[in-house]
Amino acid sequence: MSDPSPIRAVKGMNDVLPDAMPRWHRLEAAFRETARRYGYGEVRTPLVEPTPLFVRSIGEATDIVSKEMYTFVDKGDDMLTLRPEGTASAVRAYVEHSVNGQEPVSKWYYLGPMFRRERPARGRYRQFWQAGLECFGDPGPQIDAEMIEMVVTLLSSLGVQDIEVLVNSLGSRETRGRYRETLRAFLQPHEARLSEESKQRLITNPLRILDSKSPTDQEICAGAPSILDLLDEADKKHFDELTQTLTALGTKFRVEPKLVRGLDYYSRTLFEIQGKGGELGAQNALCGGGRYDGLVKELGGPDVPSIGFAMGLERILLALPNEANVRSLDAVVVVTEPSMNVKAAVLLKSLRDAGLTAEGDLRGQSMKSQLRRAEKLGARTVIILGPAEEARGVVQLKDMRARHQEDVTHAEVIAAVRTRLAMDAPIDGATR
RNA sequence: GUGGCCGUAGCUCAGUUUGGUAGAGCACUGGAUUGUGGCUCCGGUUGUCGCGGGUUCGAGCCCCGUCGGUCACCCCA
Repeated sequence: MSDPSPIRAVKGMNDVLPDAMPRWHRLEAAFRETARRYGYGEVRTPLVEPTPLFVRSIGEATDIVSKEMYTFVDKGDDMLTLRPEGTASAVRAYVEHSVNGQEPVSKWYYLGPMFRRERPARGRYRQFWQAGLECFGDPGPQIDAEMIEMVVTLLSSLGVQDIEVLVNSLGSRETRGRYRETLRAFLQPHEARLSEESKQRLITNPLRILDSKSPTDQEICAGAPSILDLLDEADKKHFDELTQTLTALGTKFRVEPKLVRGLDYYSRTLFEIQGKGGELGAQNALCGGGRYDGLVKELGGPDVPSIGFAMGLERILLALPNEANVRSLDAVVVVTEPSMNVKAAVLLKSLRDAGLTAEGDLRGQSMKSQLRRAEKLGARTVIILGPAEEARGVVQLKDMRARHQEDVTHAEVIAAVRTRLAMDAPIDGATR
C-alpha cells in the first residue's frame, strides 16, 4: 500500500471520540432510566430490514421513502434498506413474535442509529441516533399524555431549557381524507400565489402546505379550516381527554392544528417537541411522535392501537447545557527513571485490582512532564517510584491537592491512597 | 436535491484587499529547578495553505472543477 491518501468517514456519518462520550452516556443513561421507571423494556431489532416494510408503513409518497432511504440489492434479489426510523421495525417484531397474544399491553423502548440520505447540516446527519418508545395495545388517551409528559420530564431532568410541546389530532384516516379535500378546496383559489413547492404539494399532499415556511404560504394558511373542526365525536373526545390529562399532569403544551408531520401512518394524537435554543438552527424538532392505530394491522398483525415517539440524540446533545468535562483519576504512577518501569507496571496492576482508577506514563518522559500530565488527568494522588526509595523499601506518595508527599511502604500504598480519597468523600459516604 | 458562505499547524485564527521566503496564541516537548505538578522565563517540534487542474517568471491569495463543513430552503430526529 503506497497510496497515503487517507480514507474519510462517509459524508454525514460521524465519529464520536472518547472525550465527547460522557455527554452521550449521560443522555443514554437518563433515557434508559426514565423509560424503565415508566414501565418500558428495551427491544433491539436489526439495522437492516426488507425494503417493503418501510414502504408500506411510512408511505410511498413520503420524502423518507421516495428519496432518503439507503436501499440495496442483497446477493440475489432481496431489496434491503438501512432503517430510516424505528417504529416500523418495532411493529414488525411485535407482529412476528405474536406479542399481542402474550400480554395485552406492551411497552418497548429502543436506542440506536438510523439512516437517511439527506443533505447534512448541523443537527442533521445521514447516520443519526434516535431513542424512542412504542406502546402497543393501549388506545389512550391517558397513555398518550403519559408519553408526552415523560419526554418533557426527561428533557427537563437533563437541563434542556426552552422547549415547546405542540399537540394536534389528525383524527381517523377517514377524517384525514375529508380534511385533505376540504383544505385543497380552500387553497385552490389561492394557487397562483402559493410557492412553487406548495403548488406541487396541492396535488400530492396538501396537508404539508400548512407547515411551509414561506411567508406567503403561511399568510394564506392563516385562514384555512382547522382539522380539529372536522373530527368526529370519538376523535374529539379522545383529543379533549388528552389535553385535559396533560393539564392535570402539569405539562405545558400548545394545540397546533397546523402540525402535520411527514409520516403516513399517524392517526389521532400527534405531537412534537421543539427546542428554541440558538444552537439548533432550523433543526429544532427535538422529538416527534404520535398514535398509529392502524399500522399493526396493516403490517399483517391484529388490530392493536399503538403510540410511539422518537427523539434525535444529536439534537438533544446540542440543546444540552455545556458541562465541564472533569476527568479524575485516583492515582498516577510516576517513575524517576525507566529502570523502574517494570515495578511501575506491577504497582498499576495492584492498584487496579483494588478497584482504583490508575494511570502511568512509562514512555520515558521527564518527571516534569509526567507530573504535568498527572495534573491534567485530575490525579488525586501520585505515586513516585525511584531507586533511592526502592533501596529503603518505600515509595513516595504525593497528595496533589495538599502539595505534600511522604514515604509509604509498598504494603501500605493502597490503603494510603484510599485514605486520601476518603477525605474528599461526601459525609453521606459515596462508596468506592 | 436547490441556492449562499467557509476550508491555512492537533485546536482557535491572522495572512487573501495591491500574487513575491507560511505566521500567532493554545497544546505538546526540553531546560531554568543534577528526581517533583498548577505561576513565570528561555528554547524546540508539528503545515501536501482541503484536493485536482488552469493563468503567471512566480499562486495560501486569481480562475475552473471537486471534496468537506456550514446557513437558508426542502424535510425531519
